Amino acid sequence: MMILRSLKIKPMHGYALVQHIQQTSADLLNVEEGSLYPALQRMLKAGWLDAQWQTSSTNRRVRTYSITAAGKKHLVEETSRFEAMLKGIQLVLAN
Amino acid sequence: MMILRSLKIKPMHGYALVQHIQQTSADLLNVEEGSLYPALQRMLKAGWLDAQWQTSSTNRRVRTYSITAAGKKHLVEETSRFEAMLKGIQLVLAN
DNA sequence: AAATATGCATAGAGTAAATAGGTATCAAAA
DNA sequence: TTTTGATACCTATTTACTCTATGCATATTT
Repeated sequence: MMILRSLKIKPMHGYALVQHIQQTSADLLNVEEGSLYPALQRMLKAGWLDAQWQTSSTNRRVRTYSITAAGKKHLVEETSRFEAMLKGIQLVLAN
Repeated sequence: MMILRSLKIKPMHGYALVQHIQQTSADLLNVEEGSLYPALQRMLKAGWLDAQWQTSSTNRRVRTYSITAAGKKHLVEETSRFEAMLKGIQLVLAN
């Protein structure tokens, strides 16, 4: 969900995603590369992402991921599922 | 976290926990027994819970779980970790 | 020249959830 | 009266994911 949301802002490569999530979360979240890359593979396979090998501004080979239409649809669904679950959790915890 | 929070209200047996979480979450959450009972075993082993076999008002053998002091401590820690993570997620999603 | 940061990725271990069973008692309905 | 539904316990297997550890390569800074 966070990967899709991040890529909706703009396409990014893996390492940039790690930085982006860490920064926007005010250092509260840390995505390990060992979790991220397998997740990106799964999401490519699911059709939620596209990937293009490119050459970065620093002259380095990078793999840039973009969100697809199916990915945007999935993000909406996933977010609403997440919010429902969260509401449930908060009801139980607040009780 | 939800199990500990529920048992902090009052000791309950497994089946009652399922009902309680379903009801307080306004049917948003459903805890499968196949997830609950193994979780209760793990939590007993961790020392967060106590269990006593009892006879219910309906004359049935039930295993009643209570939260321990260590369980209460863990609940506080776990809740604060959860809230930090949630804040991080929301920052990323709101971005 | 060496260390640090950037960038890709996989292998293996560990953990947990979901699925799918299995047992037994009790009350109510068919 | 039998059988269905609710109550109550639990485990085994599969599936899935995360974390740790590791490997490679290039660019930049010290």
